[in-house]
Amino acid sequence: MNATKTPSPPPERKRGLGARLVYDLLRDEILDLVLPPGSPIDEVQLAERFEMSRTPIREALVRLAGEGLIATLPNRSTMVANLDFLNMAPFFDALTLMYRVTGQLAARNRRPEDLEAIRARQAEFSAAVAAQDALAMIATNAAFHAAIAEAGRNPYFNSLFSRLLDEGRRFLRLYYQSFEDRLPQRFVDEHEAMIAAIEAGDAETAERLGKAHAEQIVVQIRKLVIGEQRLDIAL
Amino acid sequence: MNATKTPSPPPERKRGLGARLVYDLLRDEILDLVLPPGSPIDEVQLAERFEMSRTPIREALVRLAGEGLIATLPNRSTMVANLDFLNMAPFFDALTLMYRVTGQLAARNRRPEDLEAIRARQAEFSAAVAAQDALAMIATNAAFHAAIAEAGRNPYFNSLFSRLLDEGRRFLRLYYQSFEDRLPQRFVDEHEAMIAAIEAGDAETAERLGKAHAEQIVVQIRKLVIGEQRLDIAL
DNA sequence: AGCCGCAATCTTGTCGACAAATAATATGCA
DNA sequence: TGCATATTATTTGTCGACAAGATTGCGGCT
Repeated sequence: MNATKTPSPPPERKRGLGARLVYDLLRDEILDLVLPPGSPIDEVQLAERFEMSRTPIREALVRLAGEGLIATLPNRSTMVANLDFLNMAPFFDALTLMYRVTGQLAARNRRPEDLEAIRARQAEFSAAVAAQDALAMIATNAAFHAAIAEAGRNPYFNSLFSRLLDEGRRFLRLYYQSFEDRLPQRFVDEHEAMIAAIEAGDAETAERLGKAHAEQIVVQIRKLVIGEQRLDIAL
Repeated sequence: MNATKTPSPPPERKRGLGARLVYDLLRDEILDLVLPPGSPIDEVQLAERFEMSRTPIREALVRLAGEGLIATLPNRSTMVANLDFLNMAPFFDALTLMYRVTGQLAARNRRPEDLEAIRARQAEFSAAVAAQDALAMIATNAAFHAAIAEAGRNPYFNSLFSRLLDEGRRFLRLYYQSFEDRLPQRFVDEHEAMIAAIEAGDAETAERLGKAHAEQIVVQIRKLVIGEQRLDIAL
């Protein structure tokens, strides 16, 4: 007989990749709001879903908590971190500054292979815009700016910028409706201008374009959520 | 009989604090170079030392790895991250910018309780200088600037700045000899000037002082290790 | 003697189970 | 009926053990 379910032949998972697997997947689901802010995270449920023990799941959760993507109350439940709309001004301050800095550094330190990578991301972004795929637009836009940051070669700025871009993905996923029709092409054009400045090594222009690009996003979102005071550093 | 070691009555550790305990301690030991860069980290050894299972130790290590304080090769050994002297220019760029930004934001957003905290840290720093305690000087100096960042109330900048100050603690721990005699009092004075500007709400001065303070540190360390290009954002 | 391959050992990643802490439910009393 | 308390249940933190990879040491071969 043995009409019960088969003993599930070991899925032949490679050793040492379990945590990374669930980390990557959970991260994407959080950033794309498949898991909306406040969603409860159940370890055993994830363990069943990924067909592994709780240990690698917990490792992934610890890493996600370290990046501020999930919040964990000690001895109590853990859930997806919620983005608080009251503190959006600090977010925009940091995002704008990172746009400026990474643009400037990229113009100074870029190498041929960096430009290749940046152009590849821009192509993906452009394709997503053409396809009206909002989710892909958001993800590829973040990847584009991350590529610029990479060209700047400052790991400290890069890690902060990555975190900000992650948060931005969640924000945009909430509000992308307002971008649907008119903004995308403008973004594509601004991206092209940034690439040109970076390729020319024009640090000042790259910084200015980065700032303007950030302002575009900020004013767009601020129409929906109110932030008050803005950082104005050495304007 | 029973001349062997007693069965070690359970050390009555509280639940859920195991990981935090070893995390805090390991972190301090890494930042104070008690564990120098490159030191191998042995899980079982730590498990014996803290008298707990490997599970909470691994959780602490994952968190430390997330902050870049330890490097872990998959399926191979894990060791204390080494600070590379080739990439010190990016570090100084980021540090200088964060000094400026946090100073400016603190001048804008400070509250009475923030000034209390800042002054308390400054007092500790001053005491460490008077006592010629290099290790305490380094730690309290970092705490002073972290307090300023707190007053700025931008969690994104704060997390990056904390990471930079951590790295700085390790650098300074390596080179503090050059600071022994002449620099400390200057730092104390500059700190006082920064406090005054922050209390007065003078954002521009606070930023300028922060930049100057950072430059002091940079030129001092650059006498020892060579970095070349510097970020010059909207001077 | 030097190099290659095999065996033994060590370290890490994963697992299942247990225990503590909290949340949920039921029970007793006013 | 409503509230306080006790009991159950769920969930997290911890543990000891096992197995896969990797490292080291040994032995054999050219």
